[in-house]
Amino acid sequence: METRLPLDARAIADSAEVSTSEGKSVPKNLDSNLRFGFLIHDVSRMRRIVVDRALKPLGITRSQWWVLAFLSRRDGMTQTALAADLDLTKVAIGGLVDRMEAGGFVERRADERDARARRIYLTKAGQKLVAAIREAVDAVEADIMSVVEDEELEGASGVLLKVKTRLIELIGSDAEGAGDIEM
Amino acid sequence: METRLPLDARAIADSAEVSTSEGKSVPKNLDSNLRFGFLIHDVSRMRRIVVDRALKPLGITRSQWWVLAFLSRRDGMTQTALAADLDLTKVAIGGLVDRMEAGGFVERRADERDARARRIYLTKAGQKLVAAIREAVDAVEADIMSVVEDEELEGASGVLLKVKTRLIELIGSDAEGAGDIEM
DNA sequence: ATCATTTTGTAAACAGGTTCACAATTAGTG
DNA sequence: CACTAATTGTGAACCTGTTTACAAAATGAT
Repeated sequence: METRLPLDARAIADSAEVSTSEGKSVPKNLDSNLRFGFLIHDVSRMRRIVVDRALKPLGITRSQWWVLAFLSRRDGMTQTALAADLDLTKVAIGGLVDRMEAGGFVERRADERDARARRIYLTKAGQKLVAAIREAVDAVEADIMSVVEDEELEGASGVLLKVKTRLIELIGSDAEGAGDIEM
Repeated sequence: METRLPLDARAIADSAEVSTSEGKSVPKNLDSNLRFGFLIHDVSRMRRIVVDRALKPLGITRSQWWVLAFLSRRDGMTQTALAADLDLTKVAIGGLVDRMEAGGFVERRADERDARARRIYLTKAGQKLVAAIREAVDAVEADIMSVVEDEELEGASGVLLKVKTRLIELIGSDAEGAGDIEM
């Protein structure tokens, strides 16, 4: 029956030992670093799975939902603007919009002033979807987080923010432009 | 010049307000829930970017590195076993192994006893790669985590583990089998 | 032994990403 | 004005993953 049902967490947790199993002289907290890395990875992936499942009955994918969410705040964005906000390439947005247009959620209209640009608008169907999706996603979100107290949440968020800041430094470092990042 | 350079964090952080901007009666900590969700999402994605970049000069991708890592612990796994451990479908592993075989990192050999199975073995080249990759990845890992104290790391890990546990419940719940998950 | 079931891997068609290369259209500079 | 720059979107080729459907081989129960 192919019961894949993602996660046998054990398999992944085990693999944390992989990198340290031969007594190389690595920082002594590498182990927990890796555990933390796996946790991040797992939680992120599982969140995606759960949200995807909540979205499926609504006939839309997570990526498409993001586009809808941004358009619902600011209808008529250009594809380039969407790409920047969603942190995807223009090509990715192009394909995404292709499929969403085929699905009838959005439509492309030529910009009047700029003949290069094509602005993306929610259709009636798209507008109607947004509210429903938003509710479903919020509910899932709240459920997931119901197991942690607000205090611990703050603490963990602080740690994640530190890590994120370091990651931004790392990513921004050897990349010529470097003016792009802003918290 | 297309300075995409992933992350304008602001854009994503902003979008946290999207879901709550119309005064629906949602739990009052939904906001921080969403912030946390975004943080997880961002950190996970950025970690991927950074690790990918460390791996690129070594001529291998992150997914392929995972396969190598598992094989280095247990050479000659079947594709099905790899799929289970890596939490991917057999099909995904099939394609992955195709490309890695083409790249000369691994080779398929028929199982002697089971004519269906094809076991995957590291080639010499693959074996040689593993050590180098491991070092590179460990270094990046250590760098990323260098900004947090061990104590906070423990705290954050605890929170993530709670969340992960809840996610496993959610995923396992409406999925007939349900016997699959184990921490 | 046979026959149904499970297991192993593949193929095809799709969604979602990437990079690189490109045409068209602005926009800026002389 | 003319020419170069930058910007907007696409196309092609690729990697990674999914689901669905399937052939082949192994297992198990009768």
